[in-house]
Amino acid sequence: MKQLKISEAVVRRLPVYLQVLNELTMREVHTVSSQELGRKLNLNPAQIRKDLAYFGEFGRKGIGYDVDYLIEKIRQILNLDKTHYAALIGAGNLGHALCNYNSYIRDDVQITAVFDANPNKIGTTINGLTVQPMEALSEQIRSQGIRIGIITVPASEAQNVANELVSAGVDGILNFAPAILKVPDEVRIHHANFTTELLSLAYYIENERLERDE
Amino acid sequence: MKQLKISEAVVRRLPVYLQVLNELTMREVHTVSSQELGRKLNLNPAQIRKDLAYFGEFGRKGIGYDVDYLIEKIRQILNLDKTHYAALIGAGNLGHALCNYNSYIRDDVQITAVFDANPNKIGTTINGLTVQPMEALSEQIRSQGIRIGIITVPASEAQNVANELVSAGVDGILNFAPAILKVPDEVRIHHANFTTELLSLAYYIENERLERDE
DNA sequence: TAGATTGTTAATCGATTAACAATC
DNA sequence: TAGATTGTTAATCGATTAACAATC
Repeated sequence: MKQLKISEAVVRRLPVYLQVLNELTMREVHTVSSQELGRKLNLNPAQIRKDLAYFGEFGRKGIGYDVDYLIEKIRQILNLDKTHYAALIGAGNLGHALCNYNSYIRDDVQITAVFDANPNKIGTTINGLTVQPMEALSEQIRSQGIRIGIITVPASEAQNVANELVSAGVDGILNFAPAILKVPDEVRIHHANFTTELLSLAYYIENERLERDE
Repeated sequence: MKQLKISEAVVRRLPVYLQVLNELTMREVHTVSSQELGRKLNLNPAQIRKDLAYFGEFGRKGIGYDVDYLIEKIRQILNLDKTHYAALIGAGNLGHALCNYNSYIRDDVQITAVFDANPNKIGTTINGLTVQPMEALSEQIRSQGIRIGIITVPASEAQNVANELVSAGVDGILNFAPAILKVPDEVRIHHANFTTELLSLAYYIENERLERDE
């Protein structure tokens, strides 16, 4: 498998490919062309071929891609053929939603520990996991080999939680709080901030209407 | 205010600027330079200046930007100086989380109606809003002038819900379900799919470790 | 063989960054 | 005046798309 420097844009599209490919398997579709994928994803077929070709030759000329084989390959590229363990901090509604979703759907990323600062929540159960106090964070992360932290606390707490996760030694953080967090270079941080999506939607709703009215 | 065609990348950064600027006001910081903003956001100062300059001259040479004035201007650009009404479909944990967050924090985008297909949920209250049956969707959207739909149902239902929203006449959809939805060109759809972020995180965690070990 | 579709190179397009005159 | 910082043009960089030989 080739390993040049892969652009972020490519890496972010791979999970989306995976999503569509999984749908295809469920519908017992076994072969797909870049054109077909492009239609489903609103992407240029050449882009899809190029994205995949960074990692190897996965298709067959004249035929297309074998869906199951491609799923396997993309999962390998994303390192999803091993399980990643994650800790979730913040047992609110969003935390609940993620735990539920996670336990039913994903086996490649598993939330195995939940923490909260609120004494009333400690000891309660979410999806089979007992909510633990923040004091237990560091020890649990180390002993369970957890490498991902998921932050679902209010914005005001988020940086503190990130700091604790970093010193406990996680390699990646997925932050849902509406705040830009500072972490050392060697820790990867992704922001899943729906406010951004919601507010940019407001821009387009008005402005596209204007364009049409012209 | 100039109105060329603005790139998506720029529009997506504006809400992030807003976030940081709001933080600054709360800390009673009244002036900020592009350099300072760039440090906070991990962005090139030139890019920030260029982004803002698309819409007008908001800064003062030698001084920087007035925080409150810039907030006001960005809010105008994003059309946040009027309230946008939104309907949320899917009263699960994620729906709860969004309603709560929304009612406390945002007044520019207001969720004013909640729907669910599950009869057990209908009539229950989320944050002061009574959960309504799907049959009421179209009428409510029209009578309340709702233009945004927020989808928090399972992936299998998401396309159907999107179709109903479109025929009820919304202009924009924010989709949280892990599925690519098809909507007509004149409807704007944004995907807030954290699975993408989580899985691409798995890629970087392993691959950056490899890079460091080399 | 004819039709389809990949992998890949070259061309295009767009976005980011550097540089600097203008000016507070 | 000297220092700082904007707005903007030009240069660079990177990502997308078109085109096509290879081949199933």
